[in-house]
Amino acid sequence: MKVSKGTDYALHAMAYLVSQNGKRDKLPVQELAGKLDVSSTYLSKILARLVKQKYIVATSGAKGGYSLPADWEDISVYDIIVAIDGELTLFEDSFNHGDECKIQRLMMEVEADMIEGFKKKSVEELI
Amino acid sequence: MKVSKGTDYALHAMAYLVSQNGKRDKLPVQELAGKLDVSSTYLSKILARLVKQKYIVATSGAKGGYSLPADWEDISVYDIIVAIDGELTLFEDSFNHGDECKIQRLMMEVEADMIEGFKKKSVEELI
DNA sequence: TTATTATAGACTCATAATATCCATAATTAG
DNA sequence: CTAATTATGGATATTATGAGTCTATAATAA
Ligand code: SF4
Ligand code: SF4
Repeated sequence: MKVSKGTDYALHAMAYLVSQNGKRDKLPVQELAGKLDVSSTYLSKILARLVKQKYIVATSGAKGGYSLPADWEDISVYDIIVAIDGELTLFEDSFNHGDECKIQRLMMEVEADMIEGFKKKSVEELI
Repeated sequence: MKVSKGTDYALHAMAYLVSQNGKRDKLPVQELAGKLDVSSTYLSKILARLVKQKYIVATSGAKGGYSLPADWEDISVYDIIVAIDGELTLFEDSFNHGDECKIQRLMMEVEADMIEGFKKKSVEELI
């Protein structure tokens, strides 16, 4: 029951981007990977998913790199987690014996609270 | 970010034990495995862990099987999860850059809420 | 045109969850 | 006592997935 390393990296990368916001315009993956102590090719893969969801902006070419989009303050920790790990669910119901099942409902409740918790956290709070 | 199948089985087994409490005294693993549609040898392994934590009672020999302990009403869903999956943590911090780290604190908060959520759920509520 | 940067796909590797098998111990019925 | 039934423990196999690498390609600035 863990957040994946990929999400871990993504959150840290976001945190760093946020921390540098205003000071620097674009950060190449090399620099980010250096900060996070992870291979740059791997981090590329992770960040590509954030780009696809528009949570960061990528610029190819010399002097390019990653930066935050205009609406970055709206991005939540939940958004990042889902972008990397996919929709988060605590419980995979193999059968679904109907709506009234207590086990299912119980898990859903805790799950919903967790999702709420992550949604309430903006990436702005990461630094 | 999922509860393991093992925990899933354990919760369902507990639910069944609770539902049969009073009516039947001991349920052999064969019967439980049949109900859950899982191999009995595998379920044995799972239940053995619950036995070790005293969340269920095992009786060897003919007419034996699994039953609930005297204090079964105190058992929480959290207890079961931990017994099978181990202590649950959302976040593995590879570095721990100090107490003031926001990322860490944020994850811990959501994690603590989740744990609270599971602790509040008694296995009694499973049926 | 060249250097620099991101993207995409195929691929490998490591690890843990899942599951099976079998031998052994405990208990009861007869 | 013996045979049948039940749980336990260890070894092992299988599978799935996360984690990570490599390489070719596209885009962009200088
Ligand atoms: S008993 Fe409930 S949780 Fe379990 S498989 Fe059926 S519907 Fe799902
Ligand atoms: S930045 Fe915070 S969460 Fe990340 S490794 Fe350091 S202490 Fe842990």
